[in-house]
Amino acid sequence: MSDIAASVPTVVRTRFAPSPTGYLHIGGARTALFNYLLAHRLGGKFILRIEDTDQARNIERADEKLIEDMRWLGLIWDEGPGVGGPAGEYHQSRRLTVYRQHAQRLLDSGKAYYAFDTREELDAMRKAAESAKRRFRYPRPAQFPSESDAQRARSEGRPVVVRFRMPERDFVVNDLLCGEGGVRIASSEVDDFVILKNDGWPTYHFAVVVDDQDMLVTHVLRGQEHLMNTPNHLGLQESLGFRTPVYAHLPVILNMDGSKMSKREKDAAVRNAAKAAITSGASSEGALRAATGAEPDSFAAWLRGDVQLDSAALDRLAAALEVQPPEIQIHDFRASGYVPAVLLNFISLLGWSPGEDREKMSMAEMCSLFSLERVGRTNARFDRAKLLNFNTTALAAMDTPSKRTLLRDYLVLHDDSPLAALDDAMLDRLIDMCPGVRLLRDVETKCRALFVADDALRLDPAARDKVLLKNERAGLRTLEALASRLDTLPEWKASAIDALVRNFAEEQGLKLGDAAQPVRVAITGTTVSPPLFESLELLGRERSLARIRGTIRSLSVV
RNA sequence: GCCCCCAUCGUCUAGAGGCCUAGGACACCGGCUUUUCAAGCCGAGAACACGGGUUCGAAUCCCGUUGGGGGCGCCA
Repeated sequence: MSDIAASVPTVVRTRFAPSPTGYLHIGGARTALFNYLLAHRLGGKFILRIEDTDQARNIERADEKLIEDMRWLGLIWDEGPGVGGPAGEYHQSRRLTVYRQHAQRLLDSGKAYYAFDTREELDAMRKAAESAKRRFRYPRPAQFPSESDAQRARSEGRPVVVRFRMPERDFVVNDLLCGEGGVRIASSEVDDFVILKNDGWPTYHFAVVVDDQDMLVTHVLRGQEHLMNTPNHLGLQESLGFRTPVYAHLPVILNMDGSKMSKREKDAAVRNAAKAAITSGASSEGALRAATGAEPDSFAAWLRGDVQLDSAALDRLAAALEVQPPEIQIHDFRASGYVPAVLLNFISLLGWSPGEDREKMSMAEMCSLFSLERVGRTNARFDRAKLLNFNTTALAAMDTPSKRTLLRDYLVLHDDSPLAALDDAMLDRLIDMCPGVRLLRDVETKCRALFVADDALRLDPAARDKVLLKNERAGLRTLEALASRLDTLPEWKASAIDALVRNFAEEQGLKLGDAAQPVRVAITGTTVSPPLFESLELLGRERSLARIRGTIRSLSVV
């Protein structure tokens, strides 16, 4: 046992212990946040530990995306990957010897034993239990196999695992959130679970107990899905002579429809869009497959719903289909243009309330206000509309340089945008032209037409019909009349253009919108843009008139 | 199926037996403002799941029912 494990924690120490399966999930972010807040509130330490003990699922450097999202949110850990700490290694995959030593200790003292069952045998036993309407419990042998039995099994090619001899008694989980005075779980509900897999790696239950001891974790805040596992951990702690940390099992975050929020959903949304595009003839399977870069067979399997696409391929496909799949992982929210502090504020309210009708908080405020007593116990639904409102008000209250920093971050993720190459002064100008935006993405979608080449401008057919061609081309005639006046305007400034268009409208007995919209469509191709006169000024007289004349020409040739 | 957790407006929540004619926020609806989209302003509607107790008094405590969620892996 290491030195650190022998000492007794004197300060609060929390940890977030995800398995690295890609970007950080929204539910995981909330768990991490609560652990972070508790540690900071109580002057303790927040630890990040990577639970990468599943070799089948682990890919090289799988924790990178997770860490990227954590950092982006500002959930900075005091100990863990990249910063180190007293425990040395914070990846479970690098702590194998520690787990094996403890397992051996249990084996030697008869508190754990070898088992040699195959998957098929276990499946058969579970099936039998199910048809007999019994809960399956592993049949503990009267006599535990010896070390040489294990050797023989191995040489015969049988699987060899180590099972924990679970103490035969009821367990009470003293949970701060669930139950009153603890959750009692009967002895009949637990059994001898595996602690060391056939591949020699520890299972989650085992590694988590060893690490929480070694890392001096005092408070475990985790998802409610872990509540029923806790007796396993209590049993292990008892048999290993470890401390038991304080537990608090957090309620779950669900979708608005009450279903579980998972990456599957994003996958399904894109699949539906892909199928619709193929059915309607808007695209072909081959073209979509090319967008993903997938092999024909695996793409077909994905279309059938047999497998999921990796997130990068999914994002590319969504972009090609021009759909916005629901954001599930933190990276998705980042790519949509949410503000990290807002995201944290919003998810903090999912299960926690500071009281006094308080909602909008900075990280520092949350840190000083947080307490477990005010964490709720009911599952929460993830209301994207409310998040969007939070983001909108936060952006409205932010100064231009702060927004620019966020817009830069957005553009780094969207480097194909025509805005990506602009300098700070220009970005600031655009930001100021777009008050009231809901997402950083809105700045980009509103302004991008001003930065594409004049001949690359796409005229939206719906906008063209509605604004220019409707009513016997009234809009187009207005545009023609305005074009010649704009041509002779002495000073190409927003205020001057404003006055010109207003005068024109009044003179013609038109509403301002009737004069402005045709110009907007002509210079941006759509009905949505930053304020028109400023847009014209920014574009400049020549390019503005070139676009207007180009639009007129393209519609006159009919 | 068995076990566990949970239950206030559509959603997130405030509510620790009388301050509750149940408060706030978002959404929704109506109106105003407006060169587009947003944003903004004003206003309205909207909840204690149900049934029994306990108590002078219950959203609040107890029991049951119903509903929702989770667990029952060599996944975490």
